[in-house]
Amino acid sequence: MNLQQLRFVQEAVRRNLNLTETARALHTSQPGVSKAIRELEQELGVDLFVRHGKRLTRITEPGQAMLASVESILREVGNLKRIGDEYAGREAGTLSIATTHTQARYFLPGPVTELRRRYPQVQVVLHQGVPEQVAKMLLTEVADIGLATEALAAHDDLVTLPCYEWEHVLVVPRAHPLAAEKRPTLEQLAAQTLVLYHPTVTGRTRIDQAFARARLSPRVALEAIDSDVIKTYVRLGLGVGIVAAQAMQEEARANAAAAAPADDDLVSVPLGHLFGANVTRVAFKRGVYLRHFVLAFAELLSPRLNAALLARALKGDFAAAGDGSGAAAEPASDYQL
Amino acid sequence: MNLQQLRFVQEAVRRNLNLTETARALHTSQPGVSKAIRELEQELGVDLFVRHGKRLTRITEPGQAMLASVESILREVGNLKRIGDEYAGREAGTLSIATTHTQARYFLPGPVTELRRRYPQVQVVLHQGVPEQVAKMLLTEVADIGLATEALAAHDDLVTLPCYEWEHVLVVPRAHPLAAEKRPTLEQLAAQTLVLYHPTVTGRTRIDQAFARARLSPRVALEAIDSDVIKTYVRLGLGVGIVAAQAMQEEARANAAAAAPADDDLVSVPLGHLFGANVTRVAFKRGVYLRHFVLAFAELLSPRLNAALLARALKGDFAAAGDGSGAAAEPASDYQL
DNA sequence: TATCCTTACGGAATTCGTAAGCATG
DNA sequence: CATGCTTACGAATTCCGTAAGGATA
Repeated sequence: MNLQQLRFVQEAVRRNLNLTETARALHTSQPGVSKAIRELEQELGVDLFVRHGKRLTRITEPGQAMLASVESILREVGNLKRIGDEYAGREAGTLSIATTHTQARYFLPGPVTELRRRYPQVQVVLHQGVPEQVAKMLLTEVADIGLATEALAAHDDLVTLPCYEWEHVLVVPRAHPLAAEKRPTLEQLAAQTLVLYHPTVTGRTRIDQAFARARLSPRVALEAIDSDVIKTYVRLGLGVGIVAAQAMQEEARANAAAAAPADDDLVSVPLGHLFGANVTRVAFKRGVYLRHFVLAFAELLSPRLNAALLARALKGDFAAAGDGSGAAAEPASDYQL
Repeated sequence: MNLQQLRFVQEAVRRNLNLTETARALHTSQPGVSKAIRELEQELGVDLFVRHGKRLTRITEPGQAMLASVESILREVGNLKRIGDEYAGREAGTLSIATTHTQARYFLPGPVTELRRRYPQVQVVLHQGVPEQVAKMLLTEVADIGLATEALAAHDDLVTLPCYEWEHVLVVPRAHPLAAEKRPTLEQLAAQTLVLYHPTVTGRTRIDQAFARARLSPRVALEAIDSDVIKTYVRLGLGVGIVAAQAMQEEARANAAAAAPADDDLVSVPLGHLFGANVTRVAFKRGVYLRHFVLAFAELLSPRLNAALLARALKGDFAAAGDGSGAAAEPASDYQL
């Protein structure tokens, strides 16, 4: 048995049992992968995969049982390397962050800048995706740390901690009638044409749920992954937008500073009373060794996060906090234990 | 990096950093071990061991940190093999039991016989030692399952469950004055010359504590590891003995059956009122895959142990039950959760 | 027929043992 | 000077690529 064989098995599972892709992903030859897996199966005395003719169709029961051990082994091998880097005094390193557009665009610039100031040698890589992709990037160890509002808490192999809360806001041109409204109602919104997030991101589910509960079906003109796109189409008059509050901070500052704002400037109206509060969470893969600059970065994300708290969470002190829905979480509950 | 290097590191630590012994233990050449470790250190970028000249003196801080990962990796590699054996349908296998003399001699014959009846292909290996050795055999994966009354609960990496309770009994020849006593006192015992267990085994600590609390210092004629030796010397008139009740079951049966017992036959008198109840525990190494015959054997050990309960305990559902003292445990507390 | 796994084979790299060297206590 | 780690070197093995073969959808 050797580690290479285990890597092949893990990657093959991740690539839906396609050995050709597996070989490509691991920069080696396909026959080599095939042979290695067969030899491993022979040594262990059981087939890991069911073969239909010459094609791998599914994983066997012992294969499934062994996969957990394989994942654990390779995770710890990764940890050995990380610990090596850590103690070798190599301040250099790579901080790989998986996150959604909203976080990358509006929330992370501050923390990332500060991290770069403190650790100039650390290269930061931002991986952007929808929350499910963020989770997957953590689980496959493509990313060291993840940040998203959904999906993270649902995975058992992720450790998540609340980072900050935010609410949705309505985005309209200053001249729009709703701009003056202090507390718009669902009915008022439903009367408009809306420009919303795509259902996979940034609390869109909360919005749908609120309308559904009120038995309203708003017209949706356009769905977008990111807030900038939404704002662009609102400016074009396609409809009124609903975005995360942090996406409007720049406009809020500009409006406050300007003496005579233009009528087509965008303004925002809080909608927390309609859609509730959202909690953005930071996540790590359970059992993965974190270099100190990863922890330092986590601390930069929220005044509520400190080294001791992170250590406890990573040790598993807080029971898996996933409530299934993944969306409605009370941040306080994670700490009080 | 390869698994062989990791095996060398693990074994070197277990052998007090003596690479010559390490090589011998792993059936390979000493220069090979030396080279492999150096290459691993080079690859990881840090030294695992501190060297004084050409001698390894201690483990470095990163070495210590990495050791946890190494242990985890090798444990899971072992699990892969065990899972392979399990699913390969090889009913054959080896059940390695680590235990103390008292368990091996008086308690285990029943369960072992029954296991052999159910799994004729399984070879049973009994490893005997004092409780600390039992714990070590489990931790080094020399044994699959351990059974002892002390020491097991103190180790964090062991999962332990209560198996049965027993009390100490006084052992005297039938003609001895104390043989007729229903509830001997500590004072009566202290007036005798005693033949006891060695301090490392079978609840001897409880006996010492009881005398100490009563400010009595009994004369001890002889200390022995096993009950048979104690009984032998009691027969010779060296003193009165104190052993585990189960060590006297054979004599109890014989005495009940015999019409006219001889005066030098040994009889026992319960001493639970003086030394309390002892709990013999079964233990496994945390995270090690257990073949089904190991679990079946565990179930044979006590009517209180069943598959579901074992599964929960091994999953970590019961918090580490170690109370530090390791001796006084209430079995019920392990279950009610 | 295109995709994809397996087998066959040969050169390159790695592994592992023996022999010799040298530092420590 | 006995123990014990390291270096050196060579043979055996393993690894891993390319090329060819055969099964499936």
